[in-house]
Amino acid sequence: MLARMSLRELKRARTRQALVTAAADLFERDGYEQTTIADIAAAAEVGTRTFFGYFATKEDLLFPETDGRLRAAIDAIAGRGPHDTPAQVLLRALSIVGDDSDDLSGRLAALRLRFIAEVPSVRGRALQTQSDVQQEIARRLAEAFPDELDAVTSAALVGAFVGAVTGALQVLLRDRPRDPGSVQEAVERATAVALRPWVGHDVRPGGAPGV
Amino acid sequence: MLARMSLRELKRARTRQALVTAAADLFERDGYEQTTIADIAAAAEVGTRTFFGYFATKEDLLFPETDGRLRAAIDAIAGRGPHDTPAQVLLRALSIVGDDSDDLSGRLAALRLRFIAEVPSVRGRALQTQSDVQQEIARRLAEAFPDELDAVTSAALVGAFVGAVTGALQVLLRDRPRDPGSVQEAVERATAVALRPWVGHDVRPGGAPGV
DNA sequence: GTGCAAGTTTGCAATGAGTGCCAACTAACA
DNA sequence: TGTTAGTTGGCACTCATTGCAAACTTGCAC
Repeated sequence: MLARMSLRELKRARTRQALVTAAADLFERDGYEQTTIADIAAAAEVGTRTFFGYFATKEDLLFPETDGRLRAAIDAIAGRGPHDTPAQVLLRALSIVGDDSDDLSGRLAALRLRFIAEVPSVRGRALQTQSDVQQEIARRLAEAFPDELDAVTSAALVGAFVGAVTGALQVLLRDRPRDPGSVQEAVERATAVALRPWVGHDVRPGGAPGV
Repeated sequence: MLARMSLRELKRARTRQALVTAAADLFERDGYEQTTIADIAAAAEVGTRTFFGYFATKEDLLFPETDGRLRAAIDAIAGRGPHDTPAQVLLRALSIVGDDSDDLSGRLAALRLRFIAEVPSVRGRALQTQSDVQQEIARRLAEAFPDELDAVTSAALVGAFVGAVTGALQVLLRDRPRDPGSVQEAVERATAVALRPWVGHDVRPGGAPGV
């Protein structure tokens, strides 16, 4: 993965990684707000000014990779069967997201989850990327089902799905961590009820069309 | 409304109002980021330090009153009929929101809408209050229907409703003109589209918008 | 290799939000 | 008239973030 890079790119990737790692260390030890960008840069052995050549803001450290949810949804849309309804496609995308362990680099993911609960600016940022992802999914879904969905309906559909899942998740994760299995199950149960009007009844991938 | 206040409260209310008005003037003239808190305080004829005795952050200027959506939802829950389902109650709450002119103080509301589109920190803040309102509604709804809804399902249900409406609304307002009339119209269209799946069934709300 | 252009690193100086501290001031009330 | 509690606003400070410019490095061509 590090091969095929020019020296420049290689060094750049290393510095970036050093910044992320240093930040994770300090965040874990001292918390988000107590850690200054100057601290992070120093720990990564670069000048403070250099930090901003890699990340525009402090929050960006916690949201590095492209969102896995978006990719899952894109894949689900791309891999749809000829008789799938839009709602079925979304259901499949969401179950994929539930499956994979949230996302890569578990260290950062854990910190992100923690600071979303603790730090307003991080929470705001998370909600913004979620909103962006949602809009992007809606756009692609409408493209994939030009006969069934106009842009507005697609956005409403995706909003309902994502809203239901995140609503349930917020309550489930509010005070305390739990084992992933029971969370997944609880989310599925709750969203099944909440989304019944959109989905029809017992719909599963390959099952009867709803709506 | 200004009566029955002590002199102290009266002055405090006046200063607060002066700050909001000054901010609105400057925001309209120069934009959000170009206006500094020092500017606003000066225009309101108070010291910069005093500003922070009234608003904790600059964004707070744009989100002053308690959210009207929350009140509408609380009213709808309180005024439910003996045979209403949770979905019917939510439906009525959201139609009320659609009805009344978005919310009070149209000046600020317009600025808010503008800066939610333009300024990330404002957008983040808006999403956070929305998320909070949503959770609060879910909590109360679950309380009102202890037999039908557990906390998680309630959160999923509210998330689905609100997510659908805001998803649709975002698309409708995206590039869009932002004159007051078209906003109102967009809200109506969004609720109509977003709530369609629920309206078709056993739900017959008192004041629901037609499709 | 040499050397130039493009990309990178940093220090320095600013700006602006937000906070702690503290002294002056004022409404509330006995 | 005092005492007390709430309000005001100056000062100094921390931090994120940006613009600028000089010193370096790497990529690439000759």
